[in-house]
Amino acid sequence: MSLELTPSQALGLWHTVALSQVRSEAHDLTLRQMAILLQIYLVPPPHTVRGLAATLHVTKPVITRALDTMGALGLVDRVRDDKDRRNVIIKRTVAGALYLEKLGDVIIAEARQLPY
Amino acid sequence: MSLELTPSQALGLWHTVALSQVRSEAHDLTLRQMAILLQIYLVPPPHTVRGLAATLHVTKPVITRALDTMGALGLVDRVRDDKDRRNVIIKRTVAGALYLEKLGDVIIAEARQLPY
DNA sequence: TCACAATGATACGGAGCCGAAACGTTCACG
DNA sequence: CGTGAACGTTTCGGCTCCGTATCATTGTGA
Repeated sequence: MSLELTPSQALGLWHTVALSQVRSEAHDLTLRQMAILLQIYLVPPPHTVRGLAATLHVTKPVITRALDTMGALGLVDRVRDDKDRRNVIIKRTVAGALYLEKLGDVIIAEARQLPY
Repeated sequence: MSLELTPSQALGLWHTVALSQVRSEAHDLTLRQMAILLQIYLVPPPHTVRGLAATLHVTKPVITRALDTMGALGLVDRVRDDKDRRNVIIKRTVAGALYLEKLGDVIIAEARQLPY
């Protein structure tokens, strides 16, 4: 059962959610940071810097810096892989899960209010 | 007829669209710029700097700078109001309409591919 | 007319992100 | 062993954005 959207619904949803995010005055994440965060939480682990860089088609420093920023916000965590100590495994956090849960709530609420 | 989304659908949609945007274009608009653009194209005119600033809960320079950036990209246009020459009326452009049309297509396509 | 309000643009210092390149650590393998 | 590859990080200069304060222009009302 797929989700069928009209052009008006699609852009209207993007509009209201973007507006809500901008107005919330909370620390808004970059589109890249958001993509990384969603990738970490919606795709089965393990997640590595290199893997995320390949998935997003960006360079590794982009991932490192995004993890620095989101790590400082408590949204993600980094742990060395003991089996191969060159790797860094990106871990989920309670704060990160809560952040995305709230984002989902906003999207659902805005979708429900769409005229048609 | 409102749009009912499950949490999985909501975040999944955001995930795939954000991923698509990050992968495709270097033309990353800020969340604020995106909100301004959608406001201009989805809400009946006229649009002014002051009005947009009030709607988004941001300061006027934020709007001015965003219009500078998006104006350079051809996504919006600015025209002095002849009735009150203090005002600037923000105009839509063909390129801007096309940009949002493509964004809508991406959202619709990603929504259709959602597993459930 | 003339002081004042309103509108949008600009100046300034600060902060964050960018890509490319170089770096330190760790592993694989001859 | 030791040489090279893989991984993540850091550095560098440059660019964009931010918020506050201030500016020039235009309208308003006593």
